[in-house]
Amino acid sequence: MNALNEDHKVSVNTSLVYGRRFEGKAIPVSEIYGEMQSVIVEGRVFCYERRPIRNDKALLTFGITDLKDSIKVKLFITNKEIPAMEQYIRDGAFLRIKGSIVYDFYDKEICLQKITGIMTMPNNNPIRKDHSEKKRVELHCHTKKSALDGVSDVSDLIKQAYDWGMPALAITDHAVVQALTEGYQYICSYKNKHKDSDIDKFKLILGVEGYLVDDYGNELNDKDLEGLGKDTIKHLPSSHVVILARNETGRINLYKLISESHLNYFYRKPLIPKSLLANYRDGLIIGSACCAGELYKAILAGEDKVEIKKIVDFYDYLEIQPVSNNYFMIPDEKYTNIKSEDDLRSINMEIVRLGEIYGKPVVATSDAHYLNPEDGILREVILTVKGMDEEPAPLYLRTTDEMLSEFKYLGEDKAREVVIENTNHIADLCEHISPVRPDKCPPVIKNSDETLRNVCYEKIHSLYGDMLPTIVEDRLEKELNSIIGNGYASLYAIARKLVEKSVQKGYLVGSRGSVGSSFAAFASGITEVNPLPPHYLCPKCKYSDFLSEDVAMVKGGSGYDLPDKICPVCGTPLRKDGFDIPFEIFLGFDGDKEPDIDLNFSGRIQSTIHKYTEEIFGKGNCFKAGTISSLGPKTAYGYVKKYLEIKGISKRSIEIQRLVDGFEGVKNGTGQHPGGIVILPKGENIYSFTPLQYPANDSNSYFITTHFDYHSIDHNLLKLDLLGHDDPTMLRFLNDITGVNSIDVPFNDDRVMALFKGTDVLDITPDQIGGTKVGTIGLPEFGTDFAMSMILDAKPQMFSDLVRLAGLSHGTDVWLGNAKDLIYSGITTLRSCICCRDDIMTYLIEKGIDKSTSFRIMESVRKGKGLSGQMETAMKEAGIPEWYMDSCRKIKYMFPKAHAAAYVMMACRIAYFKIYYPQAFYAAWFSIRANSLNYEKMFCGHDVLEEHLAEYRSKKYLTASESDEYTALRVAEEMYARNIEIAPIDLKMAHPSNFTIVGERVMPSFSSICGLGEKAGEMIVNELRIRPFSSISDFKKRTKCSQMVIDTLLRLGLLKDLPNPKQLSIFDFME
DNA sequence: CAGTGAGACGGGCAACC
DNA sequence: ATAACGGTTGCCCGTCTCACTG
Repeated sequence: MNALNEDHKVSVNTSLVYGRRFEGKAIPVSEIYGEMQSVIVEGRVFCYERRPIRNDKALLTFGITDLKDSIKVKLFITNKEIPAMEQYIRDGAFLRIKGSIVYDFYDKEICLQKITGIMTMPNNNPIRKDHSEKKRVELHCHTKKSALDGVSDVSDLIKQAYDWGMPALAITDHAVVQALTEGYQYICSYKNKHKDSDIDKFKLILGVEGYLVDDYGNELNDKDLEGLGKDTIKHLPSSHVVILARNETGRINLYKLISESHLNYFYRKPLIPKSLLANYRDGLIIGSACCAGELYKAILAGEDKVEIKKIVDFYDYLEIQPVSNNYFMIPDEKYTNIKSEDDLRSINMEIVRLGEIYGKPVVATSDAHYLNPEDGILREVILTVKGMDEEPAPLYLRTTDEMLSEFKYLGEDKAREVVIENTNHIADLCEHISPVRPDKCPPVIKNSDETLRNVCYEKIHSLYGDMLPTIVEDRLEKELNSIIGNGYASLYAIARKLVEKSVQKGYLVGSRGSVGSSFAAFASGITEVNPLPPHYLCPKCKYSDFLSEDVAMVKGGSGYDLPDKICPVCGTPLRKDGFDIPFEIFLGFDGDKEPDIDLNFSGRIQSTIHKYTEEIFGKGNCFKAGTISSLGPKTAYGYVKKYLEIKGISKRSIEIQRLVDGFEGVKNGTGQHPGGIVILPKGENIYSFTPLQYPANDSNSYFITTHFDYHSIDHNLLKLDLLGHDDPTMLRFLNDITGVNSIDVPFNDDRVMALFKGTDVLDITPDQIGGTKVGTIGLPEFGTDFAMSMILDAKPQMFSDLVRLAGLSHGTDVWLGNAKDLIYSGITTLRSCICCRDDIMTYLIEKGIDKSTSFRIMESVRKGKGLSGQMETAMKEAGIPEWYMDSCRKIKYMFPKAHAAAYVMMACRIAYFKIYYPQAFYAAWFSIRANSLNYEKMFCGHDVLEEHLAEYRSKKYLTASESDEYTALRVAEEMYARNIEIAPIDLKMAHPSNFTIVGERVMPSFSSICGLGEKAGEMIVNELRIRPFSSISDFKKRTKCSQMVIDTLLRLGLLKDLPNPKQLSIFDFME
């Protein structure tokens, strides 16, 4: 449990927190069953929450646990009392509370209320200490990264081992090394926080518990080893083996073995052929592992001396473990030699004897799967849910004393030798090694400095003429110097190539994140966002205006809001552009910010783009960033519920919550990043950075992923975020269907702006669309209830207002309880509140705060870190109003302006089609954006649709899929309101997944029919191309549609042209 | 003829930008 | 009725169906 090791300062002398002092004995939480008057409960606080209620009061709720059970406590206090209370009542604190156990009608459960007194108390958890003068070293320890097996955080394990005074700890997860990076980071950050500690002396030993297969015994010839051999190996029985890295060579060999086992020898588990281990054992130490290890199994099986010697010879040390680890064998008839604890002891004694004979050190290990005995319940929950019914072994991390007493039967000296001396000896053989490299290794693209310069100037001259306006040239020079000087030219070069590729394929690329703050990115074609101040520009004679009064009017806004003008020189209508975004948002003032180029590609070509990176950098140099997925709160809740059901017990919800929280971070699989491609520079060895694997160990996956999640190696290798997005797909679809190139769509169309002011422009009234008062349903980022309510509140008038809204609508505590209130109370306006990161920096600089401090404040606020004391001082000195600082403190996350601008550009293009090409817009939305389609509910008439909408509107709570369907129903409702007709699906005309336009009507796709998926739709189309369907059974046979789908099609009358089942021809029976 | 395995499909969930 | 960030990829699992198998 994470909080267990948190330091908390509770004074040993109990102090009164609330009410009157009291004395008496506390009742164990697990003995609370029903209502009770005046009881005392004590234990650790968790799940602390404060909720404001009426009349300047607050409700405090939290759980109290004695680690066996928990009860919820409810306390009503005045707002004035909050600070005093929260000094003591917080997660991890230990409290004694007197009150009554009362049934709570709100929670429908008993909880501790009518509190008469709360006192602090010392930690009463059973604290285990290590009293031994010389400490042992644990050489076999699992963490949460042993999938669905280990349940403790690597940090907690390290902290405990360190606190006990142990000099080292080996982390040996099942087949993976994913906990090592977090463990190492923990040690580093602890040292940073506690400079006087000697945690840097603590040795994290990099290890793994692998699955070994003995491929020596197999008569494999050379050919087998190449091809067939791999399959043979996969079917050999596997044994556990512990592998520790002694030094840097060992670390790389370890990563190589992890990779090989995942990539080439995966069969249910990642296997390590013994021959491979032998080849790469340089720098490694090999231990014999647990009862599933080769040695233990051979002894159990009564193998002869020769065989046993052969096995022992292979290992560097032999392991024995507490007999309680292996109790499961005693009742199991499979283990004929094991009838008692003594039998288990004699196996350990035999291993000790073998060690003596063959001169191998024998070490005692816990095979820890969690930190403390009480954490075992978490593992028990998982194993029970997974179908294991035997009593799970007590696999907690043992102290030296506990281990010595476990092995007393070996004699005191021998026990000391295996528990203390030998474990320390093995640990001493291992050097201090970092699991990751320290250095930054960006890829290099030849001549990218020069190319970037040339490309930028070429484009800029073509736009702004041979004689560049000073502002343009200065900005570009400043940026190029910073970009090239800081070594990021190749990053631009890569991005430029990828965008070029996408555009070649006919898909616009959405820029994402702060890259649109860079004029060089605009100039090199990476982004469409022009970060220069708003300006006019003549496309013909290159006249430009950065200075006129009109231009000054929209300073800080958007060039698209400038009034239309004609070129005073040549009479051509002027182009308008510019968002006024500082470059420093992207790269910082000293180029010290780690820049990140994120791009949005159409989902249709995302994988093409990913593969294209391989063309640029070479196969073997590009990997998908791997992800590690863990039990989330919902899955964990399901596990606990199922466990309680199997065991036939019931627990109060707060105790369930406590267990659920304990599962946070328990690994249950791996996957791939949504778009991150990690680049390995030429000439580098990937295994010096990370092992490799397939995502979710699926060897059919095109891409190999990093074994570490990207976060662990983001200080080493460049990651390109090449994400998927629907906007480029939508625009391509709209382009194809209407012939209007989305590049040519104007950004200052009054009718588009009118969508944000009401529904009139759509020729409908709000009551036709369920009361929605704006026309933005179906527009990206502006179509949710939250976004639409914000539009109504903020009343945007022009393009730049939309950019501000896009900033406000993303993030928590940015609008509600923040900007909205400030605008309503007249303290600020939409145009002067904090809408995006840039606002903060620009404003602070304007107020006289130095650039670097302004930048730091912006970064702190946008990451949700609030304001440090120093920042507050600087802001106060500069006369920043309190409301502004308060607003900064609340913000949890905030868009950069460039991102908001890019998204609004996309949304406005799509909105243009919504106004002028409604059929195309709805067809596109349903084809690309709808997450849920239901032909029967949505496209069988307005009345049917309204019936279903009414049902959803009356529902209290919608599941995710219901909510998706509701969204789609509302888009359909608007489509009906605009008098757009639906064409019933015609087998001969419909498309598998695209809605099509037939005359003036929209024809849904096959996929809009429930149960009729992508494959079935393709089958229908393909089969029809061959020949028409002769009957319903012919249709069924050739399209492989399920009976359910056939029934639906019949019910909808979509197969009415085919002979029905009762009129089958004789030929149907002959087939 | 029951059992099994594989594929399609949709929903739930987690990770991430 | 409330409060509300929006939108993407990808993995797992249950269900349905069908073909194959012993």
